[in-house]
Amino acid sequence: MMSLQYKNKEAYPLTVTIYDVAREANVSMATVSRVVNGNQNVKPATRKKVLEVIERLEYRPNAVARGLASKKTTTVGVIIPDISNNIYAEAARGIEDIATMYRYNIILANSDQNEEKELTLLDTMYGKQVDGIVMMSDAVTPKLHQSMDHSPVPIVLAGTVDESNQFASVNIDYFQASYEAVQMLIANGHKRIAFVSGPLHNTINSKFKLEAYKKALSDARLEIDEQLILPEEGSYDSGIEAWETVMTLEQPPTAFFAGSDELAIGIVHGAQDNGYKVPEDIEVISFENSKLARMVRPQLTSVVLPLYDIGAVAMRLLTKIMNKEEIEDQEVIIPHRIEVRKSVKKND
Amino acid sequence: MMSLQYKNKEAYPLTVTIYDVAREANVSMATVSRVVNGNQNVKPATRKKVLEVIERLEYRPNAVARGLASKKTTTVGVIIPDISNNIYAEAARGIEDIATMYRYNIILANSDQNEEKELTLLDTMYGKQVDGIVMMSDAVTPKLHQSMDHSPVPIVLAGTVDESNQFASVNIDYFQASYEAVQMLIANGHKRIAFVSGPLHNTINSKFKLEAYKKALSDARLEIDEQLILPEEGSYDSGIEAWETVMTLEQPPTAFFAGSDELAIGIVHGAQDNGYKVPEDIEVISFENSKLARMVRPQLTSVVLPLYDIGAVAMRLLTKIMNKEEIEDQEVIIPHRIEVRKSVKKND
DNA sequence: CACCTTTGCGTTCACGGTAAAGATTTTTAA
DNA sequence: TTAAAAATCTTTACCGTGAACGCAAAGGTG
Repeated sequence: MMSLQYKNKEAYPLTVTIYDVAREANVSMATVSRVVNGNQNVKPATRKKVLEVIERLEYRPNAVARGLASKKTTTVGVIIPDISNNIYAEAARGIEDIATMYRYNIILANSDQNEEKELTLLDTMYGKQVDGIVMMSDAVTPKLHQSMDHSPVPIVLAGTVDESNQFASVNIDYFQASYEAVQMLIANGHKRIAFVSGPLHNTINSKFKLEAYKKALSDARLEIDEQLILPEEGSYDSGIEAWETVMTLEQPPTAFFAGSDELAIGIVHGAQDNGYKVPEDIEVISFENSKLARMVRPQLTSVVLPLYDIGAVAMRLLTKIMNKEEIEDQEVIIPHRIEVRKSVKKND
Repeated sequence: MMSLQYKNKEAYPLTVTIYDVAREANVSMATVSRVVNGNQNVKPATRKKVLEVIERLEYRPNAVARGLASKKTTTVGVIIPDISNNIYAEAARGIEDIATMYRYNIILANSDQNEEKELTLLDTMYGKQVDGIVMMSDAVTPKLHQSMDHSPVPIVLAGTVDESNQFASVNIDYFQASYEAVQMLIANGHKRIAFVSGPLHNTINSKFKLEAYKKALSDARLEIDEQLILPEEGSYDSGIEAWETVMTLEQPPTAFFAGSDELAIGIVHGAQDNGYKVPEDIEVISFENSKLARMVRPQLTSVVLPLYDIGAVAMRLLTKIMNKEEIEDQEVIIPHRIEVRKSVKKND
């Protein structure tokens, strides 16, 4: 059975166009266009008359026709790895909120951080004539770089580093933030600190978190043990696995720097399930601070990765570029901080 | 400074149209249109020639123009309460995956379950000429109902009940699922079972979960105590609050039926933080089964709410309706089950 | 071989707006 | 009063594509 809504085709209302409004209001369609677009060159009386007809006929401008004529769609493309992953969802919400604020809609697509999909999606977005694109990706590969270079519309990277520094982007200082996190662990006297990073094909993990981890250790004259560097996926289960892997070592670590909250929780549970206490026996610091961080015992001490803000600022930046406003700096660095909770011992 | 990408306006590539391709290939634009749209009435040699030119000129059909001419945008609108909420994100992913499979893109928007926003968003979607809409909402209010009734395009409700049974929808049997959950607690001997529902303005909470809770109790000849019914928000903190509220009662409950995983985790932590053991002292069953359910100790026993599937099936249903295929049943009920873990004692 | 189908391709117009240019009316001011 | 200026409105040329329609060439049929 067809949808009750549309049992009979007549149920689909025929669209009323700007011509219909014009005719009913005894003005030209240009005038209707003006009142619809808030152009001031319309006599108040005329505007009122038109507005009434619009109301009566339930006229709704056809955004597609408008887009064709004006070459603006008031739509931006958003390409993210995976919306079902909390961190991207958070960013997406930031993007959408600001987009809404500036009257844009977003076309959202998941890339699964698959280069091929990313390229296809960019092409799709270009074809759909979006006015701009916000992109989140693990790494700006050469092919990606090339496609973005040829983009007919502005692109802003969110939470994504472009090593060529050629595109607008919004990030935090991942290196510094990671350095501070590891330092916090070092300050608590740990000599064996594991780094459960998340995939190393992600530029942020490989070039910033990892490098910062190494630097913090060597600055403190601590040995860098490759066995303590675990490039797992970002999931909860890989956190548990990482724990298991590393605790079979002759000299297991006493502290962990985890690349994400899920990873950190996996580690915490791995420890607790095996009779270790956090933070008494094992200390863990995370890098994310999603709401999950408070939903474990002990609650996680974590570097704050302000995903919502990153998304929001990226979108704001995009509106400026689309609007051809002057941009002070196209590479925005948002301040970060560490939220201290219970998975690391107080040190004062 | 402007984006490096576009230092000079010439950097914006001028768009190549179907005419350009036609001219270069010495054919009419109709022929180009045919090869682009896979029409078979083109000689292979001609097709090849056109394809080459398309490649060389990097021609990309303008989806906006196409949309205007064909009255199809291959875009569907998705209205959900909040993408940063895991359950909606999960559903969104299901929707997007199937949409991609059928070559649709999605315009995603957050309504914050605010009726006004929902109405505005519907109007926006209509204006953008989406080919269909997937909607998730707390409740189909009269106004919403009316707007949807006048929709120029098909709408499918996902995880949302429409009491008028007038729209296509995809759900599970919330009543039955809830009944089973409460029964499980009753079977374990509990006489005082609290129901921490989530907001009651949500139809699913008020009409199904709550009713099922009451029915399960009365069927077991247990007293229904209004003090044990807690319409909190769905958040972790409200779970903790619910715990605190209810444990001050003279006869506190010994088991909880929680409307969501976050709520359940809040309750578990509330209990644990106060020296109670789960499930020894307190049993908790949740309704959601997100990945969170496994990320607590004890892991949550939970009714499985298959959000991804609900989204995917809703989108699939929508494609059928958009395609004017015959629909067996426009109100789809997906099977549910209860995932048994550790927050409820084994009973055999 | 006359005639009817297909196949392959070109012409033309509609889609529903925007915006520039031109026309008309109203206002301002000498 | 009246012409120039300003305000308001109409005309019209697109925007890039799909699709109906038309027509010629090729293939089939009896």
